[in-house]
Amino acid sequence: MPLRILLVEDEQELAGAVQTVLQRQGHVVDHCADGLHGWMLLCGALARYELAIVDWMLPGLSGPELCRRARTDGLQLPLLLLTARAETADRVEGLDAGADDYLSKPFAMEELLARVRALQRRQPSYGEPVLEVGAYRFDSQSGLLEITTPTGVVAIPLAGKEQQLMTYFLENPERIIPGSQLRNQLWDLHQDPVSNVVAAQIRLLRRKLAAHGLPSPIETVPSRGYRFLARLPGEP
Amino acid sequence: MPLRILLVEDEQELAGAVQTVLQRQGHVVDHCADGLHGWMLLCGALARYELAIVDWMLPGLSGPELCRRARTDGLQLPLLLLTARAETADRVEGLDAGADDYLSKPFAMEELLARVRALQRRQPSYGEPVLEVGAYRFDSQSGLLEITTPTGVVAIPLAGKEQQLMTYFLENPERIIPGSQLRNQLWDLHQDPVSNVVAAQIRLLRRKLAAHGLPSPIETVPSRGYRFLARLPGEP
DNA sequence: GTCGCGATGAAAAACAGGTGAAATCGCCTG
DNA sequence: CAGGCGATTTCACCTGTTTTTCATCGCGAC
Repeated sequence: MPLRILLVEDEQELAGAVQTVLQRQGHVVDHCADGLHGWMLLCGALARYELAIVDWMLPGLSGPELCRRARTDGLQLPLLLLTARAETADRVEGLDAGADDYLSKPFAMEELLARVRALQRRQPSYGEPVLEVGAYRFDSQSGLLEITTPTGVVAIPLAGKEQQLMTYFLENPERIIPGSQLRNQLWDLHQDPVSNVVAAQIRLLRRKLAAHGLPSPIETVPSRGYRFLARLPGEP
Repeated sequence: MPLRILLVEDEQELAGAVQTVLQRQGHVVDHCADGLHGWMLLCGALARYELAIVDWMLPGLSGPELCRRARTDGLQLPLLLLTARAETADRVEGLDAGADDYLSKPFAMEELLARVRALQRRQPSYGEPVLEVGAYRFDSQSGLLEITTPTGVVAIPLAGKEQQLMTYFLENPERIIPGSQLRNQLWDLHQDPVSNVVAAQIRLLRRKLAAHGLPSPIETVPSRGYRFLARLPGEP
């Protein structure tokens, strides 16, 4: 449910408000004020953004131009254009450039959220709210993680970040995932580089499972990352 | 009784007056000045509008065109067209487009209200003024909430917003309803995003029930929303 | 041994939501 | 038109939970 979002908007005040509102919804939001910078973030491998919200008028690279380039580069993510002008011609230009929707300023924050939800719903990947791998089954709707053990099924409610983490693991089982990758995808950039948020959060997740008498499915591969093992020890 | 209304009208002065008058009647009214914007609001999942009042001449998308699109999208709500011209030809065009009624400008506010009431009455859902779920029974006519307890029936008069809130809960029992959804449906947009109106109103409702010695049927599901449980504890 | 990375527990900070009191609003009455 | 009243919203504060930070510890590699 929570998205990895890139916001490209040069009006500081608006940008801050939008970022705050989106984050409050649980999304992870990066912000930059420059079109070119935004384009590089989108293309770069730092994080896989799932939605970009782009202002029309930007220094460096205009919103529509950014959309066009993103499409040329083969990026699939939904693009939402913000425009101060309401002229039809402009809208067409924006949609031609590859934007999926636009919102004319000024707008109510609630409406922005509604558009984001709508775009999210439109995504083909959407509509798969239950992840199931091996003994683990996570329902993002209820936030409940169910683990099938030899003695029965245990259901554990997960907090926000725990949910995101578990989702990422369930989407990438058996794979060694570098800690830096988790951090880039699940936390926004521009934060203390020497923080050990990832380790701390991993620990909370492990501990929560342990509190229910379960072995940890998350294995640490020293200096390479973490690996999620979907099979309980002793199971096929 | 109160409706969720969308007003699409580009004349600022008129729009403000209409919005005020409707709100005074207890309706919750959103306003936008652009046809395309209005269409998206109608279709979007932000709020379930129960009536749209649409000007004929609009930037972005004309009134009749908006009606046509709304119908194409399968929207059922009553549509009221405002038109400056009174020619029969136009009226026909409007009704063809899917409008349910029209009103030619200038008009008296009283007439607008009468039309709104008429459209409301014409709705099939109308005429079901009593909601009953579990131990709770709410008569929207009298605004009385009756609760059947083991020791008898308690009747509590509810204020306006309390009625709307209770109605929404009774229409969606046992379901977790996000606070944002309550806010979008029961309050208009364009309000302070960090306001806690919903929490405050929930509290008033809970307190009013508590004042009569009743347990609260409204449960808070942390970070997910609220849930209305129709059964009193100890009842089947 | 000690270096570095990650684990750990406790403490701190941030946050969501609940609460009562007070301010505000619309409306009604004198 | 002022004053009052109930309904509604705002505000400041409080609480419990989640998330982050910090200081320290353990462990394998060199």
